[in-house]
Amino acid sequence: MSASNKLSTAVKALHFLAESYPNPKSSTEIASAIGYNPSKLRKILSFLVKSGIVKSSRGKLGGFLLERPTDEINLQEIYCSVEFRKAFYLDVTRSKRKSNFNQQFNKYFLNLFSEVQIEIENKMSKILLSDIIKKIKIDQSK
Amino acid sequence: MSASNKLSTAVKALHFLAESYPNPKSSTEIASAIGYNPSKLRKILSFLVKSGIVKSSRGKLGGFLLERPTDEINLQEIYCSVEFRKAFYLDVTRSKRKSNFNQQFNKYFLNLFSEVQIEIENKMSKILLSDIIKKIKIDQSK
DNA sequence: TTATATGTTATAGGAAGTGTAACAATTAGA
DNA sequence: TCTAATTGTTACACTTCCTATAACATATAA
Repeated sequence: MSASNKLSTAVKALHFLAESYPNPKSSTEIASAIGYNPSKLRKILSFLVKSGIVKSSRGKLGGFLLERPTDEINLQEIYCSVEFRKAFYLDVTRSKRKSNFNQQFNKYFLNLFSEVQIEIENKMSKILLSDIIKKIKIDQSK
Repeated sequence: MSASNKLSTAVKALHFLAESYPNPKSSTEIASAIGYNPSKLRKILSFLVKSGIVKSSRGKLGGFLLERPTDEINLQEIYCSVEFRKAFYLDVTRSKRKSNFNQQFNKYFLNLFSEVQIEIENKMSKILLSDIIKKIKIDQSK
């Protein structure tokens, strides 16, 4: 991929927001909690806002807040939100020489990859944020 | 990923070798057929040789040849051969600040990703080179 | 011995990712 | 209305990775 610093950062942030619900938290607070740059984090969080996973409010006392319960947020939509590319993608745009055969081949290959992609999406959409948080808690208590 | 110029190039080359079997083909011939740089192609083919997918012979009249029938070569082993990274990987090595929480989180996250990875590998190992070639022929006859 | 092929290394240029800073837009509260 | 604090966005230098190509050592058939 470029899979994915952004994804794991998003999940870390969401985990933090879930723990501190219903208090809104600023990007600075979240960033220092998960060890990340506030500015980059705001960029990631702005994607989550656009996807309706997180709510944001500006100004004094502003911050970020989960928009939905954790069992209504799955890994697949988090991924799609922060990552432009498909999890399993084929970069065919770069090849310089574009023969007929190459074009046909790439077209077919993209179809092939989309089958794999569907498999990944199915798997990821079954993993809920609540599952992840539960698992982290168990791991921490060990 | 970096998924994957290399993978599609490998499959194109294997497709060409299957078509011209049992005549060995040089990297120059293959490269011009699929529109690729001979030197880079040799690098990719050398991986396929190491994996026992392709045979090579040096010197005059040398070249590359399929080592196995096309229905005994699957997409998964082609991928593993030419691509160092897993298809679905999490790059956790880059994070600078390594708190205890981050380390634990990353460890758990890697497990989560490996579940998805297994799914991908299952799917890919069921796709045979012979299937791909068959599909390309059908597409071309349209 | 020679021509030709693989296998490997090097390198320059470009593309993409990282970390940080800066600033406009917005908003609660004094 | 003014101020402080916050999101949202842009910019930039730095690094890392990828691409395309060239060059050369190694191997081999004739």
